[in-house]
Amino acid sequence: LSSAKAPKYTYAKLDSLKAGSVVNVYGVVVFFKQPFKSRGTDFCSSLKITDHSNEKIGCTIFCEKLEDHPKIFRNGDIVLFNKSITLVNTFGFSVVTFDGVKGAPVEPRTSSRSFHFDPDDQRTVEELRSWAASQALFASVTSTVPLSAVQPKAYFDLTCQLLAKAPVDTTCTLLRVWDGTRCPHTLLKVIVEPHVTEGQLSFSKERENLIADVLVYDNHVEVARKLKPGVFLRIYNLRAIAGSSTVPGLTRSQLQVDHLAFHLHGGTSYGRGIGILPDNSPDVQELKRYVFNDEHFSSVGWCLCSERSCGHDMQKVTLSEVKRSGLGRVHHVRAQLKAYEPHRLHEALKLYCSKCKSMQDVPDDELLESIFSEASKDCGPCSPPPWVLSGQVSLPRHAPGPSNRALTVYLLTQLMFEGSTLEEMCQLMASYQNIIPVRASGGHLSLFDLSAPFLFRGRKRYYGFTFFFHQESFFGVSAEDASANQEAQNSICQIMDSLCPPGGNVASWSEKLRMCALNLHVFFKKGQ
DNA sequence: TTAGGGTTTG
Repeated sequence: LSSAKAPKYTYAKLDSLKAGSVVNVYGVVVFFKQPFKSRGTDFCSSLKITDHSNEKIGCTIFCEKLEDHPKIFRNGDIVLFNKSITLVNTFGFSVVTFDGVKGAPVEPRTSSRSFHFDPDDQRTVEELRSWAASQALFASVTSTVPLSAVQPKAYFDLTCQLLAKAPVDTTCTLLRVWDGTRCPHTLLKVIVEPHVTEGQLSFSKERENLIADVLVYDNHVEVARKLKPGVFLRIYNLRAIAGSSTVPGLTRSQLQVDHLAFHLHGGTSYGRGIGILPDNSPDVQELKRYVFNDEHFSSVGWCLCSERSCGHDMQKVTLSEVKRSGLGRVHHVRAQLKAYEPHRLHEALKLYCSKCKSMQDVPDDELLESIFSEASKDCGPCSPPPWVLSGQVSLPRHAPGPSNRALTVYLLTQLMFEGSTLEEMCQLMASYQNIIPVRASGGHLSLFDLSAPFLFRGRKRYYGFTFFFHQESFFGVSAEDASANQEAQNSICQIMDSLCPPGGNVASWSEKLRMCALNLHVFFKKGQ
């Protein structure tokens, strides 16, 4: 970020550019293409920007590394260029992009390690946002549409998660995606060989109804090749077409007449392309609310394994053969489950502190009981902070423990109880929606340490630690071939990693956990 | 060097 010595850039208005000059500019993006491979050594980004002068200027950016290209996700984003020569980049080029939505945080998206950004720039971004909001800049371009609102024959941008992919032929790849919404039209299903599929092979009927099969062609095949299942994407200028006669590969054509197919045509015209959305982007956060909501997870996620069918005409193989054959294939094995750990699924979860990197078991009720009992012995006089209301509440008559026991209660936006035991806490849950357990410590109110829940809400308990799926803890399956055990473990771990690429931030662990849980389930099914 | 929006295959 800017230091005291940072140079003060001046930015040229777009209607004042002189041919051959080197300038810094900023502008609102009115058109863009995802970076594509040029015939030379670099990737090429193409965009058009405008500013208060209303002049629209095309920009061409050549950079070898994808991460150095402007991170543009939608029209309206605001870019700020340094050292561009008549808007073709040159040595010393850098770019910072901002969300163009009025009121959104002004968070720079850049690959530069150091960049200059001061209150003037912040003001510029905010002025551009207000100005752009008052203009009809993007009336004619495609927009992001959820699957639930897709119109046949229309071109649109789709924000989605990749679940699986498979090559169809040399010029076409199938991407199986979803956004958690249900398309009102029947979706065409492209049939591909299971052994070429990367990602999950089959899904429950419920989830299958939410999955769109997207066929991407030509130059997009290369981009698709690098995508990992689990990644969040925006596919630009996708086309929905009804009818199956035009779909390559194997389709159940007889049965799928007039079903909706999705095509990403070759070329980069109209900004056609595939963009990877970072996990922290607001669009991904929004999508996750659909994709990972509990209802889907319980009704769609967990049942997928039980619905997975096994063709018994497949030849049975030993686990050592599975071990040799690598990932992504379907096998038919019969193995005996000799032992497994942990015996209860929740023991595969650990509490993980991202700061100190410590990991510990999720406490069972017995342990929690002792933590709370210990704290309840020590509830001496305590001066609450002035901003909480305090009082006393009597326990229900049938509550355990000494009769006529009253607990001190503090009222915030939640209820905070001091000195209750775990059992009492559970009793109180019947009457109160949210409870934060607190204890007296040195005459002051304090929270428990992170090994106890900081919030009880209904039957849920919230921990300050992140739940972490402890991969090492759950294997122990033995079978015909002892060495296959280790390999099976590695395979499952690799599947997990492919679902959630390494380097994900802490927030992504909850997804990872869910994904892992699914795989764990599949694994035990296989074991049986 | 490369591309230089655009008139959309399957």
